[in-house]
Amino acid sequence: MKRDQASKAGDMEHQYECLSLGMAQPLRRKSSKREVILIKAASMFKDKGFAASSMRDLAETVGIEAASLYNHIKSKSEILQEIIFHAATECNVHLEEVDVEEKSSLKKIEEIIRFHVRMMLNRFEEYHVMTHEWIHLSEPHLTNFIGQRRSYVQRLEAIVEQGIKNKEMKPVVPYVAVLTILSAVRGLEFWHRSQKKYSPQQMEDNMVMHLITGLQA
Amino acid sequence: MKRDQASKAGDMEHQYECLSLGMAQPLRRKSSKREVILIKAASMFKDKGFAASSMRDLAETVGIEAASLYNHIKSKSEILQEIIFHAATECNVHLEEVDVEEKSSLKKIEEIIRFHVRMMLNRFEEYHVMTHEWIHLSEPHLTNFIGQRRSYVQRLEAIVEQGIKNKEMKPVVPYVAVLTILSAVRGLEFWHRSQKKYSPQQMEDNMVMHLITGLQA
DNA sequence: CCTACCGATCGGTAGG
DNA sequence: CCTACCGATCGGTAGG
Repeated sequence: MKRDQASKAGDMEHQYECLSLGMAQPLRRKSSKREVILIKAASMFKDKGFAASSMRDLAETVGIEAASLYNHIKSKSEILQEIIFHAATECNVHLEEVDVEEKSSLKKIEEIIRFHVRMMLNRFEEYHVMTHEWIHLSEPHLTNFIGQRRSYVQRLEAIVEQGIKNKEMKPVVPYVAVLTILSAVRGLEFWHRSQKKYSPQQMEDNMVMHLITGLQA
Repeated sequence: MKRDQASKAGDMEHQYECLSLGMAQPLRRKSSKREVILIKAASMFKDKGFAASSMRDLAETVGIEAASLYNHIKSKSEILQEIIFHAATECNVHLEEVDVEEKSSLKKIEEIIRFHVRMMLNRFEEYHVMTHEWIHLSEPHLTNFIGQRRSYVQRLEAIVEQGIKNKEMKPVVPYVAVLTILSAVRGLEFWHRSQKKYSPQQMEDNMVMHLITGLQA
């Protein structure tokens, strides 16, 4: 089962890497073992951290021997890269969409908050790995990730700045507002670990309200 | 050059470490090697995570052999416990103080936010280890920590609930508000890693404003 | 996809 | 506080 055609960058490859959710994932032709490995790895990295997760444990949850993992992935490090940059790309794609919309800055920020809350609620494993385990990325990738993150933050800052200029938002330091928003969302990990007394919708709406009205002029 | 007198815990020992290390550490009576180990460990655990930090690396930054660490600490695990429960205790002590004050709920929450922001700014290493590495606590301690954290959150929820009852705060779900606040503060880790364009005071005031006005009735 | 196995490194102990 | 060293486990490879 060769996967070399992945280098043919021309195709659509709509299916190209949909490790997306650890959910049901119904119709899937070539939902390769590779995807299963990535999904199980994301879950394991979230639970125990990257460094404390062993390839042997991962192999066991996948149902093969450790050595066999290397037929699907190049290294432990590559698994981390795949998970993190997959999630990061989704964030960037979403921001691209929001950025070109004809909406108020406040509305844009609200949509971005809702996006992150939903990532945290529905794609917990990958998102958690991205936000907590990026430090274990190996070197060209670490620098790359930090750069992507910084530029993402700067683009959000620009939206906030615009909002201030338009008098939609109070005159905060945009950098602080963006950090506050992006980090607040991470608190939902405790909702995940709890008995879930509140619905995802309640969590989302309350968090959005708290963060948005704190910003409103 | 024998250093056995380190066990004579009575003396002043102002000179105790100044020659070999460039470290300043001024007035400190019995600032035992143990403390040095804990401080260096906190910094290392923050940088690389608990699991990826080796006792050999830690020993090197302390300036002794790995085996010698065990004259001061029982195990790697014990180091983590010390760091985390030390920070956790400070949070609990602070909450105790705030809780008995005769202030509005909103003011209490503000003080709690300021406390956490300052912990994040001034005691970054320990606080970061507590918030990010608690998952690596070994077993009676892990359950203990989770229990302490839950009860801490519940006490903050009670303050918010009181604030809603008093019409100081808008009717949010207290649980969500508390998660939002406690997590937002963690975003300051990126300020630490940045070039610090903004002062600690700016960070604190802006974050407090964002989170408090988002809560205000 | 497996068996067999490598060198490196881990946390920790013995004994002085 | 050190030297010497233990058993366990790690990520990964060879070869089929």
